[in-house]
Amino acid sequence: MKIDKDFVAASATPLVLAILNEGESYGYAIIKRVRELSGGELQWTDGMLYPLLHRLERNGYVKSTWGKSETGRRRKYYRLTDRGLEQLARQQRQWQVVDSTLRGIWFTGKDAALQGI
Amino acid sequence: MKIDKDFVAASATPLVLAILNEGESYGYAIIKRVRELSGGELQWTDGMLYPLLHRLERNGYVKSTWGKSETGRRRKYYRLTDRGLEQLARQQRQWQVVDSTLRGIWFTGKDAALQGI
DNA sequence: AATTATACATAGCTATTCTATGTATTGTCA
DNA sequence: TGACAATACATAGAATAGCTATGTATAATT
Repeated sequence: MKIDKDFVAASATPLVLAILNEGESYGYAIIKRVRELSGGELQWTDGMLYPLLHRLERNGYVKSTWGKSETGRRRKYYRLTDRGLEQLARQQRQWQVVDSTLRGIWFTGKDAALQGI
Repeated sequence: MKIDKDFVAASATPLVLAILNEGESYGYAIIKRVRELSGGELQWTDGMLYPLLHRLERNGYVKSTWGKSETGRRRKYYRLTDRGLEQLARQQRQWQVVDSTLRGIWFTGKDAALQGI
């Protein structure tokens, strides 16, 4: 299923912050984790994630350090800051508001659009 | 609570389509309905809704006709098309995917960010 | 008479994303 | 050993599109 640009955009930051809340990680692994979490529905490109990570770091939500993989490949590890954790909580509350609003009307129409969710 | 731009953008179209699935409506009333549905959290401006309605009509999701209020004021009534109903169902499925993905990780971190949702 | 609420419209500024492209190393398979 | 796939990160800037700001008009209310 193709997921609309707007949905991808809205979920990108909360997803990355939540993934880093599990423990530090790095770009390539985050992409695979998103694919996994979404059951293959969300397939991010690296060219979209790296700028997002840079943005998050600029905003102080994450902090990066260079490291190495077991095999010696260079990696940039990201971890959540306190500010990042706060932002995650804020976004969860906001998502909740929007989700409730949508659910409040999706199943009340005289002819509900979607059956059997 | 301030709702992030991205969340507002992602929910705008599905919300309007769902509102029109309840029956035909018009700009001003849609804004009030959104405020109501969200418990006052989502406060759309008219300058943001009208262009959205025009876009939806351009895409064939809604159809408009000029009418009049009881008091004689001119109004543009919008109703959902078949294509619009399909789009609503599509967006509901997509939202479901994204929402499940987020919920799948939000409450699994070694230190869950948000308590007591 | 003045203000607020109702009702719709759009030019074009502004912000922002992500596509496209580039670099480099390691693993694998034929 | 050569080629390809996978791993790993970076960024310029094109493209676009959403929304702010602004304008118009009438009815209701104070």
